[in-house]
Amino acid sequence: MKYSRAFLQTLREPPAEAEIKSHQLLLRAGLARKLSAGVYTLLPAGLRVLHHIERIIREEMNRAGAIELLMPALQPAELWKRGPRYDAARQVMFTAQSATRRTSEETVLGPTHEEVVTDLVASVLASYRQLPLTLYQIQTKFRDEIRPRFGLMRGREFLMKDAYSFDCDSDRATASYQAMYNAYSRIFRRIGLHAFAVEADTGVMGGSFSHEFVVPCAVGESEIATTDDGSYAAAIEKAVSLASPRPHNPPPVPFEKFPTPNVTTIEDLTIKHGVAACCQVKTLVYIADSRPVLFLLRGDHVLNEAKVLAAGFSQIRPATPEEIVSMMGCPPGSLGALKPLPSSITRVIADECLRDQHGMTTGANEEGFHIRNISVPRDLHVDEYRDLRTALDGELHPTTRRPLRISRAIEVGHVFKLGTKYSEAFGARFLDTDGQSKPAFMGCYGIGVTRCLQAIIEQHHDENGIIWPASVAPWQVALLLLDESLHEMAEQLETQLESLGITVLVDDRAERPGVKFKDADLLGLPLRLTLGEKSLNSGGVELKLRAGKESTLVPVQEVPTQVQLVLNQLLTAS
RNA sequence: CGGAGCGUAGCUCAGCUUGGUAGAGCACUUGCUUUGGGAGCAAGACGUCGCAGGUUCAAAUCCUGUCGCUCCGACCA
Repeated sequence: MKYSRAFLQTLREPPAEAEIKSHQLLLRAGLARKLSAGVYTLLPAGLRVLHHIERIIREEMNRAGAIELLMPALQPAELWKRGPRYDAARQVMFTAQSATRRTSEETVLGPTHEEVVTDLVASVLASYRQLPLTLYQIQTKFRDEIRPRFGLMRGREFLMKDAYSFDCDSDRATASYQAMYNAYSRIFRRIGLHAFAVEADTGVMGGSFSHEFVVPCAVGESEIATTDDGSYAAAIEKAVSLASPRPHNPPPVPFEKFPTPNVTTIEDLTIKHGVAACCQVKTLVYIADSRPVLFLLRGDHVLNEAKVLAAGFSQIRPATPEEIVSMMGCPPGSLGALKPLPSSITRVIADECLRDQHGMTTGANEEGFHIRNISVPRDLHVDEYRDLRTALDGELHPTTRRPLRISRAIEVGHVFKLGTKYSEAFGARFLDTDGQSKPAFMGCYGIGVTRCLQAIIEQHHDENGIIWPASVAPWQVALLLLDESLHEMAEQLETQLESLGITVLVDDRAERPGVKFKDADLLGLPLRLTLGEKSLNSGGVELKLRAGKESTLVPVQEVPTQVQLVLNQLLTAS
């Protein structure tokens, strides 16, 4: 491929819209262009990378026994309404309609395909003999993200590899899950991503357990908790930890109301009245499934909404200040779950850390007043104790007793063991060996393909540009032609290399050498050949690794074999 | 959805405070020179200053609205 014909346009300066390095390089190297927020064109060079990632994904999915198909992005809303999570999924749905023909039936652009695939399998599945079955596709997803960001990292239209497994029973579903888990590990390794699995929340997807595959990254959108020895790794939504204990849990004494004018935050109460955050009870008012619920936590702790959802609620949101006043008779800032509770509150759930705590301080349900020496079991209305808190950096993991580090990561893949939630809803049932009709046990598995593309850049770059892993590089070799008089020699080298199955980008532009070197570094092809009078006079063609500093001179006739040798080393090393 | 910031040439940005003929660098075209790490000189082309309304003799500039883009947050009682 000739550079002049490759529709490659590099940018000298990073566009103002790009904040993070991988996004800047994506645009600067001419891999993608933005159409609108979270919507991108993949330019030819970027598409070549994508194709390599897809090829590796297909190889590994096929190796794991999965079968490829292609499902539609246009999906009738009616299908979703029959499923178990229509309301939640609608939060991110785009809808589509004909511009000229009014139809009564709403169409949605598929954010994912559990509904479609389960409906499909339901129409085909009859016997246990058809199982196990794992179907996958690489297909465009549409999600109206609240906030698209960082280029391809979080888009509103993006490419996903999604797979769905169907099994006779839970154990065999676990085996299918494990097969996908292993395939994912191989895929990420092969495309050059240093990814690892963390225990994850099942969220709106439902199901029994799940792992996220993440790559550590300071600008990642997921938070993970890990122990230093790698024995425990979990998404923050799922992470469990031992709270740092209160220094002292005093014996119960009578409580006492005291004035706290203009104090509405944990911090104010600490500063102005000397009440340590860990001795305060924080009272959060939520609307959970349309009903008011209080969540109580220690003042130094943070509510984990995923754990709230895991407690059996399907939709939650913080109450508005107006709602709080009307339900509690008091604005936020002075709330307490004191007995007797306002009749509007239907349920109070307290974090485990508050069990049997005395000498606590909480709001008096009266503006400008708090109450000290609260005994939680004696004075507060608590229906239930649960783990509601978000793990904090430095806390110990409960079983390994190792300190947790909270850090950021990019989620590049996610595997779920689903159970029968969808198969029951869509009637994906089969007759088992015992003649009984049973719902299939499902799993679902996603990889953010376009996100992987950018995550690779995030993990493989230096101050001069991208350093592509050889397995996914848009071309394997950059051949810089520095003297137009050597055009024919470049032509011959290109042909020879291509006949060996090696992809070459020949920089044949009428540019000065400096420009070609800069662009070559920016685009980041793993191998660089420099052909010019200077190198030729000293014995041949200069060969340099993008990742290295040194270059070697290779006699012209040895170039193809040398390149092949070095490329094979690169490919097997990764 | 809340907060903040930004919309001026293909890209990066200045000009706006204090209203008065639309600017620079890079990129692009042509010519000459240059030719191993983003060249020099000369000539040229490229703009409804996001959009709409208002104020004014006069608006990129002031006011209002709107759209778009980016970042932060979306739990701290």
